[in-house]
Amino acid sequence: MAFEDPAVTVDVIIFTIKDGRLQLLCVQRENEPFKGDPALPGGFIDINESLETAATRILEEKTGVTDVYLEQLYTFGDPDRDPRKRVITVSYFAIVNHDDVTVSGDDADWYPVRDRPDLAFDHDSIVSYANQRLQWKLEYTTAAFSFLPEQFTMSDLQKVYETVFDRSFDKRNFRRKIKKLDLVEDTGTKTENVSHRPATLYRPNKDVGEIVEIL
Amino acid sequence: MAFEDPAVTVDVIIFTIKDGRLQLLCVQRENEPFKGDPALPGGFIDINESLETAATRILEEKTGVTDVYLEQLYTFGDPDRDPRKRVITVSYFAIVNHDDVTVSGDDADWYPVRDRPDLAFDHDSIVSYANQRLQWKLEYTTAAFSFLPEQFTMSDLQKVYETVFDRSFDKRNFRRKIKKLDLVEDTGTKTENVSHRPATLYRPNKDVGEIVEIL
DNA sequence: ACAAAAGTGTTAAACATACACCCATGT
DNA sequence: ACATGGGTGTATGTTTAACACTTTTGT
Repeated sequence: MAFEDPAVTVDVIIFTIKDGRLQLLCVQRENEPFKGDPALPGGFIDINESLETAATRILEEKTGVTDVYLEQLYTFGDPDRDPRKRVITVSYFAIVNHDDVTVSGDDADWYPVRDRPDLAFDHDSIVSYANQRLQWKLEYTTAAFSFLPEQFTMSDLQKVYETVFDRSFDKRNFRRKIKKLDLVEDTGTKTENVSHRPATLYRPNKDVGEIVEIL
Repeated sequence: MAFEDPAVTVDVIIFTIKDGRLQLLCVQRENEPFKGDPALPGGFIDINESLETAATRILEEKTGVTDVYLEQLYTFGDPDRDPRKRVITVSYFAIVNHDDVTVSGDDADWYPVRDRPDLAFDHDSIVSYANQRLQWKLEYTTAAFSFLPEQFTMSDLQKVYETVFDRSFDKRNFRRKIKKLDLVEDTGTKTENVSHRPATLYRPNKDVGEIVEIL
């Protein structure tokens, strides 16, 4: 029995919707193993920072944003998940609005979640797990707003659901549900300069709790 | 920035129903800090074992059982959660049938979840979190069977829900729901030597998936 | 005969689903 | 005038929630 300490890292799955697709942020690995492959952004935790602080730090380093949806996902710790040494990784997942983000140059880029290339280490299975959790979150909480700017149309919101679940929803039933649950409030403004009927802009209703069964 | 490795432990929240109450297994701390206080069973991970293997090992050490419901709960890593040094703990929660367990002597004992004494370290908040997750699991999966023996009556099953949620359910509606979802099958046997009408014994229906919306 | 838990149906309200047309704007 | 997406209502089936009495056994 060797009770030697393993290394501990934090990896962050950063989801956004870009070009109408669910995408995630990866960095290109600079060294072996998996040199050149895309990998989840991550890093070792500082001995004095909390796990969530580490996740926030990594998120900010790659995207410049801090005040976004972020939650712990799962801790992966198979002895051989890193071929070099024992590394336990505490994963977090984040949802960002693509317009708020400036991807910091160092080989970070967006990859579509469905149809992504192979990722380094066990990051593929981490992403699969994160994607399941993301779907669950949209079903049962108001997390969908995190993909959107402060004001959005009903169609914008519906598109978030359609993108994440990769299926369509009935417009009338969708709107009825959102209004019934009182998830949004009318901002009193409408979209402008659109070559069709202007749409009402909504904002999230702050009085609604985090947990609400939506679908 | 010090990238020194923290210690990593696994703690296990072991739930059972005993004397009609939801209880959890704690061990008494033998050393400072928190000497004498009840604490979650746990231990350092061996450098070669997976996190789940470590959790299974700890579970077996304390209860003698291995083949039970066990899932990762959350990873707690605040820098000051252990006053001595940086310790990150990956928590797991387990559900056991009290009759299958022999609590191994070394100061391990059952404590009621509602109405428990103060626990060592941040274990109180870990237990609160585990209790929320337990309720969620019973609502949305078939985890309730894990509290019960292989055969049980509808009333036994209903009592599990009533104990965990600390409220009562309507007997007719409860039975209709369970039967509708096809969660159980009739074993063809009935309770014996009960001083009232014998009850049908059921077993879990193996064809039912893990995820089912129950309540 | 009594005590104790098992077992069973109906009704009303809420919710989910499927479905098609008119509206307001820019070009 | 046309193209584009915005916006709305109804009917049907399903699910939930509330509610009380009879049955079977042991003592």
